[in-house]
Amino acid sequence: MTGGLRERKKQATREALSAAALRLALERGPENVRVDDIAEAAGVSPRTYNNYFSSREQAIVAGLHTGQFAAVDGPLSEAVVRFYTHAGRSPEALAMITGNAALRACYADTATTLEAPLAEAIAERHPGVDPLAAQALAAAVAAAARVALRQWLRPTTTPGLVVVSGSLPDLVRTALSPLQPALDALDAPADQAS
Amino acid sequence: MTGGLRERKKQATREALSAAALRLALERGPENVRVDDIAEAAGVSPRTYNNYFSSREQAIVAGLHTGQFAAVDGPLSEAVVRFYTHAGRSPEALAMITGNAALRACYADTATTLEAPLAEAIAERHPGVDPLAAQALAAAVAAAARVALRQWLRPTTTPGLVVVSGSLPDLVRTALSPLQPALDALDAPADQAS
DNA sequence: GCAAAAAGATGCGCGCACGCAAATTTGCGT
DNA sequence: ACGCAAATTTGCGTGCGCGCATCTTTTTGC
Repeated sequence: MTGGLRERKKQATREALSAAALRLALERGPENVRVDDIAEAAGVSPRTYNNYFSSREQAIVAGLHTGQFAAVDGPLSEAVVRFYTHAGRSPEALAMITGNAALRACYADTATTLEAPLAEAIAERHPGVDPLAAQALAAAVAAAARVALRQWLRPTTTPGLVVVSGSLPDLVRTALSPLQPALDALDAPADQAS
Repeated sequence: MTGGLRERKKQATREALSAAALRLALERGPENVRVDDIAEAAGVSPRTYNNYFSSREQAIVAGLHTGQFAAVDGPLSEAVVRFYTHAGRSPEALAMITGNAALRACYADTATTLEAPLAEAIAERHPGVDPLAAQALAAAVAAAARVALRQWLRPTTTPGLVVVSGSLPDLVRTALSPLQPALDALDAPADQAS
């Protein structure tokens, strides 16, 4: 089984809250959604809402971040790229996020989701490296991805400048490119000496 | 001149607020300091306090983060290490931060201060690299440093485990070590092809 | 000097996050 | 089927961050 009734019910309310938050935000605009509205739409108390999400933005964004990290094989950098490409996002939701500073920040922060699983993956693949170094490298990759996300979401409000933020995968690849030597060095640990 | 009267006065209140926040936190413990207390101790209105800091933790931590980034010469990684080593921290303040989750998080976040100046430094030294890549690399370095900080501040509440978090410079160096190949590659951009 | 303008400080009000404790629901052994 | 223990929900109260309008102080232009 996937878990007891307890677990499933919990996941259900989480999704209900997230869905309600996203729907309401799309309907009225993010600024016109009160926390109480979300809770009511999901059929729970406002206090319960805060047991699941610690900010309105989190609730809205939660549903869009369906990407799961799976470094089954191949280079890590491509796994990272896949992680973002697979997320399910609707154009309207994307437009909304782009237009709101708080939502942009919150969505960019989802890059942090990488940190833990990536650190674990690195530690597993390369048991020789210092655990702290593995953590740090994972955090570094996540941070780079975060920058790519930020760039991708940047609103094009300055009509004078050329804003050619390409496709997200390309942006992620570009942001990851300077870290490539570091990732490659993992597989060739020959010359690590001082 | 260092600026007009306006500028100096502003800096003065900022420091007054930060100093008051730190002092009160040390006296009563961080949890027993209300924002109003800080404002009163600094001689400004509570609302004004929030014009300078957007959280109690920021105000408390602000005074401890005196490190300035200066990549005048030498390798970037050492400049980063210096950045953290030069910060003025008292043992008592450090103990307080270690013992409080919110303060720990806030202090670890000061690593972000690196991001902007480091990105600029990289862009200046290596005009050839993609601006986004420079940003990403800077963010990556900052993130690694952040991990080192987090490790350094980790409370030793688990008496069973060995917690040998060494000196901060060493931790930063370790965290930065996996990124060293990436930083080295900046100076030798000849063979980038796969 | 002086008046207009710019920048900052302040008061007010709203919505929000969260600790705490009581009430309710669920899991499980008997 | 029953009841107890654990987990979850809920209501309440507190402190907080911040937008907005207003008042005060500093700067600027003449």
